[in-house]
Amino acid sequence: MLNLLELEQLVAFADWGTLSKAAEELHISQPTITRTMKNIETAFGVPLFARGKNKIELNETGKRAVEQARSLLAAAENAVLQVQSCHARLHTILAESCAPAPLWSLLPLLSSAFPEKTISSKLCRQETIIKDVSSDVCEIGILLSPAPSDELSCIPIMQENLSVCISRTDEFANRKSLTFADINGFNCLLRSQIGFWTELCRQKMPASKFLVQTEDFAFQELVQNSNLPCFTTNLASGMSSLIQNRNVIPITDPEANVTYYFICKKSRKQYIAIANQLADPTN
Amino acid sequence: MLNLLELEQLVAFADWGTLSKAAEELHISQPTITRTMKNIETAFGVPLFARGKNKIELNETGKRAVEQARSLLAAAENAVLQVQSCHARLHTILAESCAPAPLWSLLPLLSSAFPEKTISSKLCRQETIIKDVSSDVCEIGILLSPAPSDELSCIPIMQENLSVCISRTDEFANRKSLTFADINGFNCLLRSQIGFWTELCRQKMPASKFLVQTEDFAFQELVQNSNLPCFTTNLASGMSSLIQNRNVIPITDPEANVTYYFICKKSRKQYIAIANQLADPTN
DNA sequence: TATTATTACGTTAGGCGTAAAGATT
DNA sequence: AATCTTTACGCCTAACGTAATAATA
Repeated sequence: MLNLLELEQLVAFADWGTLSKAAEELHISQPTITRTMKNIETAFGVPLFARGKNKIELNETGKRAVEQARSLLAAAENAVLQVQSCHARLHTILAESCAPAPLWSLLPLLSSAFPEKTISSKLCRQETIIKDVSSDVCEIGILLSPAPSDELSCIPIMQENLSVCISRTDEFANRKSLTFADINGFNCLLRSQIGFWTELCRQKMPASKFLVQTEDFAFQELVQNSNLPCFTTNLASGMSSLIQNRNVIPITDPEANVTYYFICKKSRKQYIAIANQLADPTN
Repeated sequence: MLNLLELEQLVAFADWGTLSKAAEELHISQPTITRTMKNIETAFGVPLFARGKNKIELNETGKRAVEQARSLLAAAENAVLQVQSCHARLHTILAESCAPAPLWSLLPLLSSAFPEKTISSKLCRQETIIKDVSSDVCEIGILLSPAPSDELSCIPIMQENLSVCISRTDEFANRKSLTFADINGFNCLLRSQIGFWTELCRQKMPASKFLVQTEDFAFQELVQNSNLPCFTTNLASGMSSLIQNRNVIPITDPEANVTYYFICKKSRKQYIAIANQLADPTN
């Protein structure tokens, strides 16, 4: 019977041209590879080599055998990956969200409810999330609007309200509320990895430029050492210490005050329980 | 790395349900198969089994692994067949003919010209022959009319003229020639394996019935012990002793007097030389 | 008690590398 | 002389089977 380890040597011979070179590359001795070629020949049952006294090369059939060997090795490698990804899928819960805030409470809940599983999450566009939950690419999705499918459960879990943090010296500092239109044109600090908020700000404030900070440290430094407006929400924690010289002013646009919807396949009762905990944290 | 022999054991376990049964079927000991399952698990790098104290079964991932193993084993088997058929193709010359007579002289010529190769032949319909020569399924074809392709060489090699062998007591016994129409309605003896002739007779003599003999012995017995007409041609040998009480009368229909055309890929010069020998046997 | 998986252990076959030979450039 | 394949040979691993263990139905 064919042996993948031996086929690897055959392919190496085809790639390197001589048995010696192939043996060297594979860190095995020349006699070993000689023997292996014979084994392969008997495994295939037909001659694969044209042998001279001190040279050996592939004949036509041999070249065909090398092709087959290559595809067989590729198939084997792929098989391992398939099985490994199958295992991973069975032992991880993947949640895709359109914004980070819902994940802050969702992920700890999942971790304690399913301690044997790996919890992983990803920020995605809403269409992607619906597609992935429907096709079992991920188990849980967080959207901004109810899911339009009847094979999915959909539960409103929390609201997030955007505010702008404006320097006390600013002209708008004492307003009770603002709109995107009011602050359109102001250049603002922004974190990266905030999901749909990035896109929303760019849409609603087309005249503004955004200084997107990937590093958390850089963002914090800029908040403390500049007068550039930044944003916070009712769900954000750890901002209060940063904004002692700023006023927090709610943004009243409806798009800035969102409800998050938890979606998952209706069959996944375990996750629906989690969603209900999120919706009513007193439970 | 994966090992096909081990995967075979995995599949056997999946098929037979228990390690003991699988071991028995494979004629190996239980400890061996236990070890093999562990090897496979480490080769895939993920758990494949749910183990109880004295039971073991495939988990979800394991079932997936079995699927992969099956297709890998099938691929390996197929690879061997591919290579073997490649070898066969390189060491046999296949000639497809619409009638047996041209093969009687062609095959011996091929055998002596290519003693290292296996010569094999087949009777086929003309369309099949053209397709097969064009697609390298066979090397040589024998047709009744020139090949309509310009990548093929086409050489007229011989003619065959059909005659009917009629009992001396028959009403037509003294005719110098006959047509299919004349003998239409007579029930005739026919050999099998005579290529296009069978179909031609049925077309031209729709009112006749044909007693097709697969066995050579049966055909000869019937020729000698019946008055049923049979056929011969200028290329047939070994008929003369059989038909001492019959007259041989040529059939004049154009379809009964055919020219055979030798075809092969233009690139196959070796075979063209053979065709020329057939066309002019004095060479 | 019969069946099944696993562990322990001793034996052996086979696979590998070293060394040497044969052949070619 | 250098390079390459093949053969010969000895070592040693690792694979197998037997026997024993543990657990279950």
